[in-house]
Amino acid sequence: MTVDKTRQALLEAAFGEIHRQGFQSASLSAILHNTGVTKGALYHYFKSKKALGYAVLDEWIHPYLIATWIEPLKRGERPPLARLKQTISDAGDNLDERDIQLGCPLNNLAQEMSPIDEGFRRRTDAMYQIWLESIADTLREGQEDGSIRHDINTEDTALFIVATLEGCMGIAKNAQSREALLKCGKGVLDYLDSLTG
Amino acid sequence: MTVDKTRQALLEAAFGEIHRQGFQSASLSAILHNTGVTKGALYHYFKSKKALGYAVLDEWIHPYLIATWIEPLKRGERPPLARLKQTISDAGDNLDERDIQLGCPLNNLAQEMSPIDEGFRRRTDAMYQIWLESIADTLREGQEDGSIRHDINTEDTALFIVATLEGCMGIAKNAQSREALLKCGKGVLDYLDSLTG
DNA sequence: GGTACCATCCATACTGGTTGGTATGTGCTA
DNA sequence: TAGCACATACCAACCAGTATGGATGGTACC
Repeated sequence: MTVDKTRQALLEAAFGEIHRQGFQSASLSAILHNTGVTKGALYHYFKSKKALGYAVLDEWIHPYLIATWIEPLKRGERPPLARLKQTISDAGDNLDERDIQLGCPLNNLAQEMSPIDEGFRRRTDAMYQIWLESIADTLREGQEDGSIRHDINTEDTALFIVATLEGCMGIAKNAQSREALLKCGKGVLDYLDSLTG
Repeated sequence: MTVDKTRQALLEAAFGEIHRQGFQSASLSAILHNTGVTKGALYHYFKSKKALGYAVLDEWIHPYLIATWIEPLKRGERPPLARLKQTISDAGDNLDERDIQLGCPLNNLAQEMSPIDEGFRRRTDAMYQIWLESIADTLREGQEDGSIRHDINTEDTALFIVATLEGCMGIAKNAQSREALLKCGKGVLDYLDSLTG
């Protein structure tokens, strides 16, 4: 089979279960129950629960990161800061209530697993690096065309921006409130405006 | 006994175990092993694992929040923004490598449990409210004495500040790097400077 | 062209270990 | 002698993981 439907179904269900419960508390039985797949099939495609978790990061969350945060930031006709702000707004708009309640899947896994398992940490760290570079590149582009201040360090600023974005997601998740997300996101956008020069 | 040594030992060990593994994956057996206390004693003081988790929040993390973030911000001789910046710096300095690796205990529990259990969410949310009010009060004090811009909403700004602080902790935790914490913290301090007016 | 063979894709049943929780007993103290 | 502060032993449920077997579809060979 070219599409591996069973494997994809497992990945999707595993993503959902991990998103809800976290990796450690994610139950394989629940994943099997939700997919109708049996344990034999699961262990045919993944050699362990950890391997399934890695695959969720590599094959589900990573593409999502690329699609919603990296691709929209690539050089285009619009000015870099506008692209960055637009990307943030769009990402917020595309979250449904469930996403707000459950938080950022990447951040969830990073926070839960990075102190415990190096395989998870390597993967989440690599994804954050990609994200950071993408934002730093955008900021540098703005410096080159004169639309962004030159007295900021693009990499450090990118780090701060990602931290604030994840922080906003966390605040909104705890408050279980889109309003909190919007208020906090407004803070990020205002901060970005302060980078013009 | 006036101090309830056993109970305190359980709280401390439970805090450590939860800090390392998260609440759901925290093992009562591990807590018992680390304290030398038996299961009978544990269930004499706490009616369930969840009750133990609540007690850790109420009696261990809450006092820590008050001591490191609320008390130092109270009105004093120094200007409000300086107090805020100093409190942040001090909090960062007082973290050891282990704290950086394991992250903010309040944020960890909030992120893990708020979508799953309303008792946890109520507690973490209440603590964030206290934290937010404390920072908002400080900002308002700065507005009153003219040292902070009047065109900012103190509550929204406080929300943004807390989000960035937790975001920085998260970034540092995932990177397992104090350097990342410092870089990110520098971003927060620079942002605070932009509030002067 | 038939067939023997073999890898892929699963299904079922089971295991040892761990989990949170409980029932019951015991010593000590007020 | 009543009750607080434990200790021990036990429980059912659940966990990730495994062993084994069967169906199916393609391929090599006579």
